[in-house]
Amino acid sequence: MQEVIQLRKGVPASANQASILDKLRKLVLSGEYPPGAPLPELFLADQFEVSRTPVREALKQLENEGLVEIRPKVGTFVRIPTRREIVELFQLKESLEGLAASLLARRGTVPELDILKRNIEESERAERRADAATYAELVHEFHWTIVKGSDNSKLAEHYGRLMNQLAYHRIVLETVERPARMRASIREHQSVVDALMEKDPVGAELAMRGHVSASSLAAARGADTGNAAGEKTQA
Amino acid sequence: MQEVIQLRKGVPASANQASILDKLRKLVLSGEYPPGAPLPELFLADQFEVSRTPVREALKQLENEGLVEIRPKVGTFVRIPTRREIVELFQLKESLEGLAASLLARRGTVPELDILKRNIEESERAERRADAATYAELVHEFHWTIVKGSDNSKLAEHYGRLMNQLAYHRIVLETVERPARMRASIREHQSVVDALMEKDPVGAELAMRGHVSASSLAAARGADTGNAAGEKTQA
DNA sequence: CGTAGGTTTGATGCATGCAAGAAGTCATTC
DNA sequence: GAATGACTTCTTGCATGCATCAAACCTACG
Repeated sequence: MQEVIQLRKGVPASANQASILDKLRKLVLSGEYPPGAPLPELFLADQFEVSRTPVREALKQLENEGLVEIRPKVGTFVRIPTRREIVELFQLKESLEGLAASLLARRGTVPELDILKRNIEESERAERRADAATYAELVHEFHWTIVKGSDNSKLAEHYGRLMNQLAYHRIVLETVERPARMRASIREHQSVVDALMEKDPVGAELAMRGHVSASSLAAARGADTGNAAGEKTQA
Repeated sequence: MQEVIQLRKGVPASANQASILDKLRKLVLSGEYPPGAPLPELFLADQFEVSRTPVREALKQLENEGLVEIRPKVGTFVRIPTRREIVELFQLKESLEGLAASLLARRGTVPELDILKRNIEESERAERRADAATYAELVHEFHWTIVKGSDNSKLAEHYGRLMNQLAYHRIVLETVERPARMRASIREHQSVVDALMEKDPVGAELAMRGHVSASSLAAARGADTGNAAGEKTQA
């Protein structure tokens, strides 16, 4: 992963600008460039073997996504998220996922149901063998399946933006999710699926919101003990 | 309105790039450039008396906001929204405003309550003298007061993006809001405020969602009879 | 008359040069 | 020694030129 492909000079190393944006986003989200780190255009341009222009456009986009901060005439820096923002984002997450579950329930019998059921089964297996990595991946898929299944592209769009901003804290969150929350979390997933099977929009929304809320609280507790990701990386 | 200010050559007509973005956004939202209209960089650069670069960056941002569509190597066009998107956006609106009302109620006694009460009084006066323009403005303020009052900047951010996309349809929506909805809408606003006064998050959320939902349905009915804004402006 | 192919046009994508501004540095002065 | 001031440096902001590509057009041929 992250393999740098070297092409002969003269040929643009990246297929297009979208590619640069993706790479940059990954580098930020993965923590390669930690919060507070400077992102000089010229440096990045050299890295990607392009000129400043496409890098500049990518940075603008990342600023728009809330991942970096552009201080005019000074420079671009990886954004340092505050605790407050995390809380705000979780509140939004709860609302959006609740809506997604509700919409999915209203759609009635859908193929997503089988996917979700299988997801729970796999999650249980991952939990039994204490496979935290797989488990985290499954949780991720579970939530995205519901959001995508809501059949509301605008919702998915906003949700994606939100999750990108929360991704900063993945390290904190996933570790927190592990110990005691796993079993409870699976039960909550199950109750969401139950409501979906009954085609009960209100029940599905409530179950989903309860689940997200519980996860958020656990994450918040974790963020209080373990320091939030990259607090104060710059002077 | 829309007066083009001519400045002497050499002095940038716009203070900075943010200014260009705002102007462009206004031009698109106001319908100056209708859905489907092309937005060539060079043309706009001449309009604003700047080079293509800042225009280009503004267009990128507008694409990100969902207002324009950039077709690579072809051109930029004002986005043509679909009916489906409108429905999706209203679903999101309901959810976000419900969350906002809930959060505001949780804050307890807040100065926003007085603002909302005054807003309802003014709305009633506007309704009595059939002042649709003022009424529409008041409705707008009412909803934004609640969103801002929720004290969740991320929520406000997402809500703003959403409302920008819905603003295309302001013509349709506001005209629809007028006839029979006005009185009902005011009653619904009142019930939201009632729940807020009782510091009842659940009640406030339900009242808000009911209100948004009712408005949306009315708007959807209107959009079915009156054609959606700017359907098929291009070939 | 319709279609296929080449050409022209017009727009964007990117590279690069230059100017302007912000922050830190260093020397000077009180 | 501390504060003030100019200066140096690093960065972005914008303008512009060239290459590239998509689409329309026009021509030639079946």
